[in-house]
Amino acid sequence: MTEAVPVERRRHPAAAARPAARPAGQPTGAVTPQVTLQDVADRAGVSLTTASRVVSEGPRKVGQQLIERVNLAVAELGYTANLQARAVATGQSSTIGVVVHDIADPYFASIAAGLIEVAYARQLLVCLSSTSADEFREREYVALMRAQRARAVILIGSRSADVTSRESLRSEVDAFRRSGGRVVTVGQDLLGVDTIMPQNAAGADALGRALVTQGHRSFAVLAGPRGLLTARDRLAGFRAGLQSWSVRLDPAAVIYGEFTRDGGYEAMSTVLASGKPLPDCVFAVADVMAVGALARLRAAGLSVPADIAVAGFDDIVTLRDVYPPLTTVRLPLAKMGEMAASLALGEAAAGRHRVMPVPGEVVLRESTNPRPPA
Amino acid sequence: MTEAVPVERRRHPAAAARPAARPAGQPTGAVTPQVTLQDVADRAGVSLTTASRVVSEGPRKVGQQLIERVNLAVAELGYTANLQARAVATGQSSTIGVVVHDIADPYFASIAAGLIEVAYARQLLVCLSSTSADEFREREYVALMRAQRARAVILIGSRSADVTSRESLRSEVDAFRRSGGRVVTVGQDLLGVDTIMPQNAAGADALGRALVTQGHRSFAVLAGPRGLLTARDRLAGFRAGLQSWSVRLDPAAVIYGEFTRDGGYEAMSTVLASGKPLPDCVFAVADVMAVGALARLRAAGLSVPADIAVAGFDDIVTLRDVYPPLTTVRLPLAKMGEMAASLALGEAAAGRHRVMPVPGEVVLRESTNPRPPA
DNA sequence: GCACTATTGGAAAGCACTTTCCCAGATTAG
DNA sequence: CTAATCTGGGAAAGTGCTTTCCAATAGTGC
Repeated sequence: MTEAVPVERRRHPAAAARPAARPAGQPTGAVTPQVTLQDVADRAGVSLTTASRVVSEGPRKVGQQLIERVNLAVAELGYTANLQARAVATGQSSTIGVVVHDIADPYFASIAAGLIEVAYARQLLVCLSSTSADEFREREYVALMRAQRARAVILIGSRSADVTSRESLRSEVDAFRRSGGRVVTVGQDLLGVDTIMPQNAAGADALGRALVTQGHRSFAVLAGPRGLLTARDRLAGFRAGLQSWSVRLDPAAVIYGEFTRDGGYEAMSTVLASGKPLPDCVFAVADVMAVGALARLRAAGLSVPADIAVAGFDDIVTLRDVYPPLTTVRLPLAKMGEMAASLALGEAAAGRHRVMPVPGEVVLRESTNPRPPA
Repeated sequence: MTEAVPVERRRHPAAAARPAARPAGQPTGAVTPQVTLQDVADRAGVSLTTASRVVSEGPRKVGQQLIERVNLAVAELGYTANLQARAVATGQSSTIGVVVHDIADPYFASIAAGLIEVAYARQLLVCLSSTSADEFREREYVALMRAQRARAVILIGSRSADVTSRESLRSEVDAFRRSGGRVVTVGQDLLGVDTIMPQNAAGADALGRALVTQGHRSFAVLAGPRGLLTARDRLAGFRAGLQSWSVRLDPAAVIYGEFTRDGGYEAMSTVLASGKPLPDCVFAVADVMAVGALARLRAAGLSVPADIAVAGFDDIVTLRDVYPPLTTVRLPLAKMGEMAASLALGEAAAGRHRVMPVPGEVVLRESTNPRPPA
């Protein structure tokens, strides 16, 4: 039997990796090598174990005197625990992933803001990605969060009607969940996970009824992309709302386009160019599109609401001051973000996944003033 | 001498930690324990070393046959490398931290969007925090990023004039840099790090000159909070711009307030209530404030630009369609985000830190139509 | 056929932590 | 005064990965 002879070894390469990343000419002084818990323990004259117990504030008690010595060493050395190493050791990370379509869009930014607030209160790290509504890119990000062993992933935004990409995303979502992570969606309940579901159809339905009540009889809809389910639901709900007052929506008056300001502008152009008589009212399925439509109407020299009424959806805060003020359906965006975070971080549901409907509230403003009877 | 007798031990607690986090009634099937690289190696019938070489795609060659066996095992087990463990082993993490004042504010959201795009292209994880412009909270977050061993931190938004909180933030920033991380600010060059510096003063100066050229002679400024340096710079630049045409800005016509829509509304109210004759033109130091001012003027029954002109700053995209269209100073926000990311991820500067000025461009629109000579 | 180099696989040490298990000393009970 | 219980400190094993070093095989020139 041979005794293992301990060999004096060179230091492991990783030890030098970070310092090497920063060249010499550092303004605020040279790069000091990372200070580790071992350094703290050495300085305080205690064991690694004791040092760990002090800094990680576990249940195990440590003598008052040693606590002070360790804390002093921590302060003197400027030690900060390496969270990654801690995560590896404990198997518990404290990051959550958030996926939005476009963070520059106020709709998503507002939801994200609500979410970040909750995460901050719980001392969690939020990793954000902006995917341009590309479900393959969303899938990629969920995979990345699985690799990070994130606690939860929150997918914000409409699913698309494309089943292939959705199934691909879904399989990755399932893998993430099987590995112990939580997943929440904000939008449609199509991935089999806890969902915050804005009542798009019901909201648009109520809006449609309200507009008919105001005296509007002929409508056009700026409908967003064909494949986007949120847009689809809002269109369907609106059509149903009109129908309940026996007002029919002419299929030719439904114009598809981008879910953006420019998309609204273009779609409005199409309506104007159709040669048909102008409708009483135009419903844009998102406020940002409605704003584009307003711009187009203004360019055409038409007055809102005198010549034509315009309504939107979402009640985006930064858009509350466009003129004329937009009739719309208000969604509590920041609140939705908070709800999503709570779902993701609270107790997992026992049986099937939960779906929390979020009602929208019709807000009538000047852009659709009541129409005097003809 | 005693021989170490290997004892058959219970499994380490961390191994069971994640699965325990998820209770039984999981819809899509039970939680499988995390599959590790060792599992892959076992399944493929190779050593851990070889498995690692295959999945981490290092320089070391592995035989074609073994590569295939490992890849097969990876696929069969649904293995994903634990990035945290990898980060610990290599001493290289791939996260960058981004700090903004308020992600729901389109100014910050646009910068963040540019930044996220660059990070995505480089396969980096963006961790975002929204701090309500609280420098102590910013400090907290930088500390957190140091604990995460993030590669870089990007601080977006105006510094405040409060030296205490700034020094506190600065000391944490220095600690982060000493530990090998990069720091970039977007705003003022006050932390001694690489900075993207929007030319607030110069932009406001140019705007002031342009407005005088248009025939405006008396002004009020809705100036934002006293302590916010961005607001301060814009005010000072504007004053200088007027001065260059020998137009004096009455100190009483400078109204401080929140850097928000409501702040603009309130400040405009103050101007109206002052009892003094209405100025020719009001300069709000941010577009969001200008929008609030427009709302207040409309409520007062005043017409813009006929009764009074209004100008803003930033040229926020979502606000380009307010009516009347706002005269403003355009900042390339998304571009600034990209620049910040490039600075943070590119080569560190050799000597002193770099400052990249970003000029603003005056955009004259209807809200300040030229004033006919009296 | 043999020394001499490329290859390529694997054992083991390393990263920065946490946690278990053990043991010495102090405290309490009988 | 001894046995039983508590306390708190530390050695060592554990987390999941990378990388070094060594050894075994295969390939080349003479």
